[in-house]
Amino acid sequence: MPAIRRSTLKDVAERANVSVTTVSVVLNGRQDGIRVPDATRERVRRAAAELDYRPNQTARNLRQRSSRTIGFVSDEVTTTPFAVPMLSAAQQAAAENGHLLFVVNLDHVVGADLQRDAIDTLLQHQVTGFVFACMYHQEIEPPANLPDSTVFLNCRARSGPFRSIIPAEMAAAAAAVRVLLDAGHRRIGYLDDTDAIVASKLRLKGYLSALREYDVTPDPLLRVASQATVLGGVTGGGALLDLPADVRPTAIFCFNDRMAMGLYRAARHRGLSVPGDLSIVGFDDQEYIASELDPPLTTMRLPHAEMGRLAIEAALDLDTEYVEWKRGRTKGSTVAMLDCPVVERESVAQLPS
Amino acid sequence: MPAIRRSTLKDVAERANVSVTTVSVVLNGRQDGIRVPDATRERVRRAAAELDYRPNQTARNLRQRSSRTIGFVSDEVTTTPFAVPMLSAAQQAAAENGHLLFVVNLDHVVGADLQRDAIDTLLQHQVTGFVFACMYHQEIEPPANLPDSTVFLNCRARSGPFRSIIPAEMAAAAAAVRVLLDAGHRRIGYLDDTDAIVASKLRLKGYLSALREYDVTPDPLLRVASQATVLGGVTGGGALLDLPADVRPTAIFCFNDRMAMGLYRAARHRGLSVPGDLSIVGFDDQEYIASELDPPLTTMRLPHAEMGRLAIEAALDLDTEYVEWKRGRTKGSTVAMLDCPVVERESVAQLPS
DNA sequence: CTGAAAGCGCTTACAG
DNA sequence: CTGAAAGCGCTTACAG
Repeated sequence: MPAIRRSTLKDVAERANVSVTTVSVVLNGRQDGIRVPDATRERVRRAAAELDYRPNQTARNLRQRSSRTIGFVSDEVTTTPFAVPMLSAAQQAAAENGHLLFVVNLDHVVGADLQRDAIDTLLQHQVTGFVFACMYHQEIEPPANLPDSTVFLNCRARSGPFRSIIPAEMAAAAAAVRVLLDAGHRRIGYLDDTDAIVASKLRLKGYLSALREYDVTPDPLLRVASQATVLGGVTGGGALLDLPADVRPTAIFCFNDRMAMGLYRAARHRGLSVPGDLSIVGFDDQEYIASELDPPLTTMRLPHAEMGRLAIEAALDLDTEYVEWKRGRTKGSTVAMLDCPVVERESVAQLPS
Repeated sequence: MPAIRRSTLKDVAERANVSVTTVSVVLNGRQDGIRVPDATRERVRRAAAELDYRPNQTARNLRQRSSRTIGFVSDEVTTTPFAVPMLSAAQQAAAENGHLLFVVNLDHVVGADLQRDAIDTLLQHQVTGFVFACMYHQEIEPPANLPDSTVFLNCRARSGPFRSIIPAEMAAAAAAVRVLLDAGHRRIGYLDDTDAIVASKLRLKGYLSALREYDVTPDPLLRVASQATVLGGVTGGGALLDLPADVRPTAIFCFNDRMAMGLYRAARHRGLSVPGDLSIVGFDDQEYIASELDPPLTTMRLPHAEMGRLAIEAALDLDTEYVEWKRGRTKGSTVAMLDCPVVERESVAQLPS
């Protein structure tokens, strides 16, 4: 930008006939002692307004050695719509606390050294903190030059003393299955994801624990894994529905909403109605899917916005005691697990007893 | 961050036994005259490496009066998944050109003065340029303090000499309808959006122009508008399908993929198969929807990533002559319209002649 | 109550 | 070939 010369503190000082010290003190509203009389204050204010003065943050940052800036580094953004609420809440929280967000996607950055460079750039820009966000819940190898104060968002670092914020997957899955149990279902299937990712392991655990809680013996027949896509839902769901009538599940918990979408399709092909013949609970509350299915899908909402906000607050060392921070697996690390609320819609029916 | 004292140029200079001038020249690789002999260069490099020296960008920015930073201001992000490719491509383009992106969402910011403040903050941080992004194609009243060099992304400013980058909606709609015409269809319906937004007006125009191009007289009966949602697609699509057999469309172009999703459902309820009994073309190529429908939906892809990249290149005043910039409606303004490619899938069938 | 001065960490004429 | 010095625009002890 051709940078039309903007007025500086000095300009204001000259116009108001005071020193730059005074201008700085007045404009920053410092109150150490009563100091500056109202008349002077007023004069300075007027001069600043007349000159349309705006402080130069760069100069201020250099002097104060802090930049009111946070690096939001994210990975695998491109493939998921979950990025939006996470980033948007993070940005809002930053703004509320007078900070700006540098957003860097590592999607196209291949190789550990390039990753380092990207983080280095942020470091050189004197960011006051880092949030490292993943777009789906996973464990990652933290880039070596990330400071210890970095907050991991929707992921955990395999090593280091970092703070992490993740969804309470296991509890959420248990809650999802409990919705089905409470509706009287006992033959409850689990449409699992074949990928051995954190979420699938944890959700399976939650499924099993809820069953045990209700004294239902998990039936391995009722557990089918396939790809976590609509097509995977069609095939995996189909397998579950093609079980002999006496063992076939009356309800199915799906690893995610996309698989649930496929399961709807599989049910329809077999003339089964949802929720009349089959109750379904999904996971993700995915925009444009869960609520738009016919009937609308009961599912678990991932707390992306809440996690995004908390990450910033943590990075800014604000008070985050409103959530519980547990000790993590690696030395010095700590973890906050956020609840996933049930979103009740119309895909679950009471089982006639 | 407790900012462990990082080493500075001066530290490196002392260790290498040269002046800071020399260190600066060597580390920045300036080549004005051969200057500095290799031995000195080497000494400086080593000292820098040993001290793990990183230049302080803030100091550099202050001195050079430029920040290698761009403000990416966006509105209405929260409700759309289209934000992701736009932002991610913009960030990548910025990185390739040595710039960082400040991302600010205006979603939660109400009132023109708060918007001004948000932009002011960016201005104070000495951003070298602005991109103002909207998440769906619209015309907006530009915030008053945005510099003239601002690039509008996926929207146009109602006034001012700005550059805008938008999708070529009309051409895209015409291309969509041509897919149907080329498959032999003549009774082609348009499932329109009731909202009077830019996209719906332009897509309607494109629909009409393609029909005329093939000497098909547009039939007002075949044009139904409803909400641009799945439900809107069910009802609006249903109305179209309930037309008497001799006038009922054999193909329908939908304002967006969500409506197309509803139309699939309406067709199914009436025992109509897609594309056997009804060909459908959507718009948006919306992730997790278009490709997951049964059968997968033929649709138009919005060039979000391409637009995001171009916006940054324009904001950086790089060469963007690879696209055509037309004169805009307001004085000094200019517009680039990017093509939307057809994504051919399986929802269109040849009409038996 | 107010100002002169130092200094944040760089870059860049300029002089030698 | 190399360095001393000025200066980017602020803030902040410190002195008066």
